[in-house]
Order: sequence, then structure tokens, then C-alpha cells
Amino acid sequence: MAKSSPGEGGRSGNRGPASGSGARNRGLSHAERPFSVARGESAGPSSVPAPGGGERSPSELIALIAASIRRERDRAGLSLTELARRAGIAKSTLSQLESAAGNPSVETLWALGAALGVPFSQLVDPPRPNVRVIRAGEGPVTYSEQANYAATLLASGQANSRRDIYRLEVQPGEPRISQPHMAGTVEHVVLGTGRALVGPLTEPVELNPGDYIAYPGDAPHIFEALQPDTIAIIVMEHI
Amino acid sequence: MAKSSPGEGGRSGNRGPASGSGARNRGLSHAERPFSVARGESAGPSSVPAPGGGERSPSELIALIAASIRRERDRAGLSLTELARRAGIAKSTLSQLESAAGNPSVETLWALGAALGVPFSQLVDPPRPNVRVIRAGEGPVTYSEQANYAATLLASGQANSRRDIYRLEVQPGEPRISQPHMAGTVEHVVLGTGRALVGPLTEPVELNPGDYIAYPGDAPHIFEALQPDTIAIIVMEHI
DNA sequence: AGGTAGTGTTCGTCAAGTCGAACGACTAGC
DNA sequence: GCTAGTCGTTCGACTTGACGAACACTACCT
Repeated sequence: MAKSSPGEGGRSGNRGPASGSGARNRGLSHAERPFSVARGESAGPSSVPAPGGGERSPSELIALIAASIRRERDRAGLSLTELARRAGIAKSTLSQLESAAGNPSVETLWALGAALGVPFSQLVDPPRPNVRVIRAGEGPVTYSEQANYAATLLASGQANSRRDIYRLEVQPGEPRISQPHMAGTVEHVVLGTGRALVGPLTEPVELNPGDYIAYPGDAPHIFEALQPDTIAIIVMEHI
Repeated sequence: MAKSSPGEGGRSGNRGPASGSGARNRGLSHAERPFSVARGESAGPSSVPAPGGGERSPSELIALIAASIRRERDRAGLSLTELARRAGIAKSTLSQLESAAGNPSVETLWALGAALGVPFSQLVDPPRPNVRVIRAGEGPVTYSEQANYAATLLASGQANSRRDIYRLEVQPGEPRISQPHMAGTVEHVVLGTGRALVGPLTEPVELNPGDYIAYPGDAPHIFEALQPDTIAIIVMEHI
């Protein structure tokens, strides 16, 4: 593969100005949200990571990819030799990539993602959050120009995650204790009706209608209904 | 860059069998879900797309990237010459890539993504769904071994998306009509209490408590409360 | 002790990605 | 008509990604 990397400016300063305007795509802008701010506070948790892309220089990108490969390989418990074999690439190639020496082709990265069992984007984009609780009536509320419509931002997105949405209907009784899921799993719960004890097994939180909580799903956690016909929406996010 | 592409088998059949088992990571497995199936039906909507990764052959991948670049360039209204200039790469390189002739380096792709104003992983991994409604009491219900706990899967994940979670509180009155958001945006709404007319402006659906709907947010859509104190959870998914 | 198997790193070679230049086609302005 | 500019494609040259082989190291077995 070729010469100096594009955009590294080693060439002739052909680094277009638009590259700086690249994927600063960190969520919808105000204008693009389903409601516009009429008299609300600022939106969005402060811990929203930048999306992959635009903000990094190519050399930082290569280093990040190297770290991602090492991380995922470690997580999968594979040797460098075995991963290379599975991906159908040379050991030496993988060794170079893991030490951030080089500029892999997209096919090489693709093959590695496949062999590691992770989406390609996960190798080129990073991660990760904690436990957050937002009570009914609290949180950054935004109102549309129609006074009859109010939206509370509970959590903002993270790139490269998958998420499943569930509606729960639980009766009081034996608590539901879940074992740790896949590393990196996060659960978001919003209580609809009833009352429940929800969250990490070590420190569950009592939720009332409209309350929200997010916590790591990769540690033991609990859901216990404290009232009949307790209903909740759960969004499981995992990468 | 090098020879034949990894995994293309032009080499020595070094295409590991694991590459077929690659990112078939289409959601948590039963064992990994926050509840286990004790007496429920099978879970997961049938329209769950495969995650990025393993399912494509290298040649398909290159063709897809070519199409993505052409699509985004067209959307951005740039000429091949101008895009190449902005990305800091040679016109000839871009021409080759757009005609699916070649296997770009990750840095070349990165520079193109930046110049096009999209995350470069998006050039490699597309996507896209429709409108889905699941009524309260319907949908794939899974029960834990505890009879007091039932979960309904409303939507399953898709790779490479971001999502924001909101709680809405709306009163009857003027309908909230939203303009199209960023291309590819999808909105998932679950009604908590009250009643509302929700969905694409051309064909909104009336929702009751517990009902769920998903629809493209990149077209005009509406939310109108039909009862006082209507509460809903909305998950905005965008890539 | 020796041998085998596995690990990750380094090396030299080769082909393909990327480069700039040339080319033909097209459009707009004089 | 002509000129200038832009467009996208093709070409030959150059550099580096990816390859296989060799190497040093470790662990295990006889």
C-alpha cells in the first residue's frame, strides 16, 4: 500500500479544510432534534464521547486501531498467531498492526473484525459510561414552542453500540437477579407505573413512575417490583 | 498495498473457518439476556439485520464502499475532483475507489469520511429499517423462571448507531410536527400513559399504554396527545 | 540432556494502493 | 470559431502493506 498517508500533510498541504469539519457528529443538533428548545436548559450528558472520525489525526487513528485490536484479542483470549490464522492474514502483519506500525487496508481490518467477532466500526471507534439516576421531574427538560409538549433527555447516544428495547411487566415477589452480561453492557430503565428496586446488586435504587436509571449490565444486577403491575421500559445497550 | 486481499482465498485457503462465525453478534444470546426463557416464545424481531462484519465477502465489501462513497459524494453535491482535493488524495485514487477497483487503506477512507462529513465507519457499514408497531400485550414475550416477571422485546439492536433516550410528557392540543432529521434517523416510541397519535405524517398510528412504534425520523413525523398527561419514552436512533 | 510445539518479532521480497501527469470530453465565455 | 476551466479516466512510477521465512524465546514432554 502506498506512500505517506492522506491527510497527514506530508504531501503538499492538500489536507482540505473540510477534514476538520469531519464527523463532529455527536448527536443531533438542536435544529435536528424532534423538538426545539424553547425554554429549557442545555441538553445532553457531559460524558458524551466524540464520534469516531474527524477529530483524530491519521497517526492517532492508527494507534487507536492498534489498541482496539489488542483489547479485543485479549478479550477473546486469542493468541496473535491464532487471530492471524482466523483472519487469514500473516502473523507479521498483525504484529505490525498491534504495534501501530502501518496503515491497514480496509479488507485487512474487516477480516480482523470478523475473526474477533466484533463490528468493524468497533475497531475504529472507542467506548464507555457509569450509574446514573434521573428522577421524574428532574433532568434537562426541553419544551417545544407548544407548551403542551415537554421532553426530558435521559441519556444521549454513544457510537457503535447495539441496543435492544424491552417493555417489562413485573409483579411483586421474588426479586429478579441477573448475572453479568457481556462486557460493556449498559442497561437504561425508565419506570412507567408502579414502584421497583432496580440497579446494581450492590446498590439498587428505588424507582417511582417517570424515574430513570442507567447502570453497568456487566455486573450482577436486580429488578424487584414493589407494587403490583409495575411496568418499565428497558434499553439494553451493548457493544 | 499488498497482494490479494485477506480472506479472499486467492492465497492458500488461509481463510479461517472462524471468519464465517465472525460478528454474528446480532444481540445478546439467551444466556446473556437479563432474563432467561422459561416458557416464552422465541425472541427477536425477524427483521433484525446482521451486524457489520463477517457476512460480506471482500469483493462485496469493496463494492459497498464504492457505492457509499458515490452516494455520500452525490448527497454532498461534490465533484470527484473536489472531493479528492478536500480529502487530500489523488483524483485517480478516488476514481478507482468509486469504481470498486482497489482496497483502500484505512487512512484513505478516514480522509474521505472527513471530507464527506460522515464517520468513516459509515462508509463501510450502512443500514436501514421501516415502521413497526407492537401493541400492548403483543410481541415476543419472554418470562423469567419467576412468574412475576415478563419482558417484551420491542426492538433489537443495530450496529453503528447512536441513540438518545427521552421521556415525553404531552398535553392535548396542537400536534407536534417535526421536520425530517438527519438521514437514517429512526425513532422508537413506547407509550406509558394516556393516548397519542404518533408516526410518519403521512400515516400516524394511534397508541395506547404499552404500545410501541418505530418509524423513520428522516421524514416529517407527528406526535399528538389525545389525552391529558400523556407520557411516552422515545429512543432516537441515528447513525 | 534433547526434541516438539507454541509464542511474537524481525527481515527481505513482491505486488498493489497511491501518486502526479497526461488525456479526452464537456461547458462557458469571448 | 477559439480559449480556459472543469470534469473523470487511464497510465507509468514509486512507496509501503502484506506476504512467507527465519529467528529467539518459552513451556512441556521424553
